[in-house]
Amino acid sequence: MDIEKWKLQSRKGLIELLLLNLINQKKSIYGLEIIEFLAEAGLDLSEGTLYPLLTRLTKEGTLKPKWVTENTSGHPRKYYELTAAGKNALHSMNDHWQQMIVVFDSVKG
Amino acid sequence: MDIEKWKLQSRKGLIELLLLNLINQKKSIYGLEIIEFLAEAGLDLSEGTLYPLLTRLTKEGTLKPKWVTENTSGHPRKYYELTAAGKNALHSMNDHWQQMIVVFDSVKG
DNA sequence: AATTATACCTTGCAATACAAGGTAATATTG
DNA sequence: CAATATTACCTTGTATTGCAAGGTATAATT
Repeated sequence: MDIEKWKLQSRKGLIELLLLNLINQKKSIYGLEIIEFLAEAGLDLSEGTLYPLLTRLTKEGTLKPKWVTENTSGHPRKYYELTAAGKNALHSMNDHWQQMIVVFDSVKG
Repeated sequence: MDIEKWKLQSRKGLIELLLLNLINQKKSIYGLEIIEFLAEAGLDLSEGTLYPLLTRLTKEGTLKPKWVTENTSGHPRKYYELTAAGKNALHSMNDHWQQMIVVFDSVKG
């Protein structure tokens, strides 16, 4: 059995939950900063995964982006924050996640 | 944002982990019994999800099925057990899962 | 003989993670 | 002052899975 394939699949959806919780914690954060933070936390997230996800969440009204040009950096950065709807969504997702943990405990006997 | 869509996606891969842990706990269990158990634990799993998954895991050498005809039931039942390779795989998966919990805690900070 | 109950299986669609490759703005170097 | 490097964001195509819907099979009951 291919564990790597499973690892890939188990990330689906979960990454979205991790991302929203991170943005909620940081209040405001930009793309590469997210990748750096998660890498240090032990999760390698590629740009090809992150950027389409940020775009989708923005279109869905979960995130609100803001372009910022800073002195410390070259290219402008796109900072993301949760919208009010995004905070509600995150709350529902965390609730659902807690339920999954309960199911998890029951199968672990 | 569509929470239901997220719920669907977040199940990917995770269901495989739950299933293998359940079979490990029960030692031997058949299809509809799995669905019943998980339903009581709060997780609705459809047959269209379960059976293809059991078939794949058998092909991959993770599970070993055994047909059993019992007095108490009409149609014969196909009982599944973990193979030795399956137990190793489950161990790796649970390890990886623990790492994800750690990442999770760091974003909830 | 027909119906019901239990149980397993298959097909086609929708959705996401990611490798690979691309674009853009600014800073640095020869 | 070009050329290169750095930082940052974006797009396309592929592989994989969850599941609704519909199907098949065995045995008991009516």
